Amino acid sequence: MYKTDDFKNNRPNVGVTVVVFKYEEGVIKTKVYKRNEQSEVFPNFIALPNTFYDITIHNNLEEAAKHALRFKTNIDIPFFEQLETFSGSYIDPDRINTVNISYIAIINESDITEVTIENKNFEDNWLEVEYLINNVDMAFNHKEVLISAYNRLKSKAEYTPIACHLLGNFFSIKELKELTEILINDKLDNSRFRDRIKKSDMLLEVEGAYKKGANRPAQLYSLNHLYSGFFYPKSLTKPN
Amino acid sequence: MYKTDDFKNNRPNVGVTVVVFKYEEGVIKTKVYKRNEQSEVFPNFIALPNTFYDITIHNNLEEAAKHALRFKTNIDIPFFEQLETFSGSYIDPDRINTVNISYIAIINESDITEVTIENKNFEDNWLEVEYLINNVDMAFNHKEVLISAYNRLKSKAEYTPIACHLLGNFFSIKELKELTEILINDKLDNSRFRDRIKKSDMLLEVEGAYKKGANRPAQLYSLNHLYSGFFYPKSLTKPN
DNA sequence: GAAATAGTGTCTTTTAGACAATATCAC
DNA sequence: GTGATATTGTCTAAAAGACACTATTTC
Repeated sequence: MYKTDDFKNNRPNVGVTVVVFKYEEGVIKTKVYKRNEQSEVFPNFIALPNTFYDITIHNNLEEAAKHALRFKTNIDIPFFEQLETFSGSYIDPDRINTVNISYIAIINESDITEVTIENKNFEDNWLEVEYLINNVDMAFNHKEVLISAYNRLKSKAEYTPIACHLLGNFFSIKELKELTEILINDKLDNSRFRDRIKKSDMLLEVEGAYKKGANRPAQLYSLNHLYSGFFYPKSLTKPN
Repeated sequence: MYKTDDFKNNRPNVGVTVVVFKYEEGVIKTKVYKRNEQSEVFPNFIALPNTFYDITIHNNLEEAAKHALRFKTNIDIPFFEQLETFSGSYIDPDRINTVNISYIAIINESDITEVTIENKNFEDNWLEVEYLINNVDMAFNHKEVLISAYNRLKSKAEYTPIACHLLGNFFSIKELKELTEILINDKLDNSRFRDRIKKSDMLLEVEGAYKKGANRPAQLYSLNHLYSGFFYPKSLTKPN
């Protein structure tokens, strides 16, 4: 029966990386930090929240991923799922063959209460995703992970209610339509969009709640958490 | 700069598991083997093709996954993609916290030429997936991996041409329809099914090739490998 | 009332769905 | 011709798409 120190020269490093999205000021942002000047690899580089998977600390990868987020406990993360697993020597070229398991998470603004539980001097920041992808060098394979996560977000916006998670608990159909248009990079027809939403059970009308402005107030809705189907229900088989 | 033997007590075992599907005699089968009687864990259990990820042997996980298949080199695997990564002590309860990266592959019958390059005495077999899921205890978390892979196969059959890979290089629309019906567990309308296929560029007519029988011969088609879209092209945005 | 945005209605085109009709082979 | 299965056509209902129209608020 082998133990932890058998095969010690054969095991890769295992790490987790998390891409957390939020929606603010009309753009999609993600949380990054600047690596310490004294880091032995990628000093001063921008990096996604990450951690070494340490079996003396973590019971499983999800736990490690949430640990990497360093959010206060009990914070609500309305969307959290595994993304992709990367591997090879290219991830950490100066050290060791690495396996990187990535996660995608969504959080809405009001819920964010961060606590840095270690390494207090690093700078946490929420930066625009498009800006990071186009203009910033990132540590390890984090650019690759970010692109993969952003693509998944955009593609899920086509056929699931994922965008709702970026909008918080209550939102108008107009807000959902605008955000969806950003994600799918296309214009949507008002009437059609509303029809589809009404015919699915995706959203629940919040009785008496309105978003007010210098115009007719907009009915607010919340995501029906019982709704597990697609936003666009048609595929090969019949709807529902 | 740390080396392989630093953190030796902190790293999990990393392994890969592959679910390979083929279609034969009207049912979906997957390749399994029976573990050796002398194995220190799960002796005599049925297992999916798997291997320990050893950084002194493998450059990356895909390489390890293909190694686990033990197929002769240069064999054509028309579909191969990463599935899901599992982790925790439950995978290998008597040993060490384990990270398991799973893959899903499809192969068509004529291409299968196996060579057992090690452990010559184990029994390789192709068994029916439904039978394995419902009636067989499997080693490690392999039942969970198999179910996940089978669900992905069935769900991809709804909106991608994945089923074509199970049918070989040439097949009739009838054959594709029948297999798809098995995978989605629903009947399809003949006329509609043909319309959709014709309107997408999913299949290419193979000039002059027919499947003959005691009836009107069926035109044979092959998968258009340039076609990367969905089988059912509609979603939120316009077709194409 | 004017401005602004929310929400609905109407008409045309496209796709879905059910099922009937025709085509082409072996025998 | 008969049997069998491949392939196409027809008709109705539903959904998509484009865009005009009405509604409700603030000022």
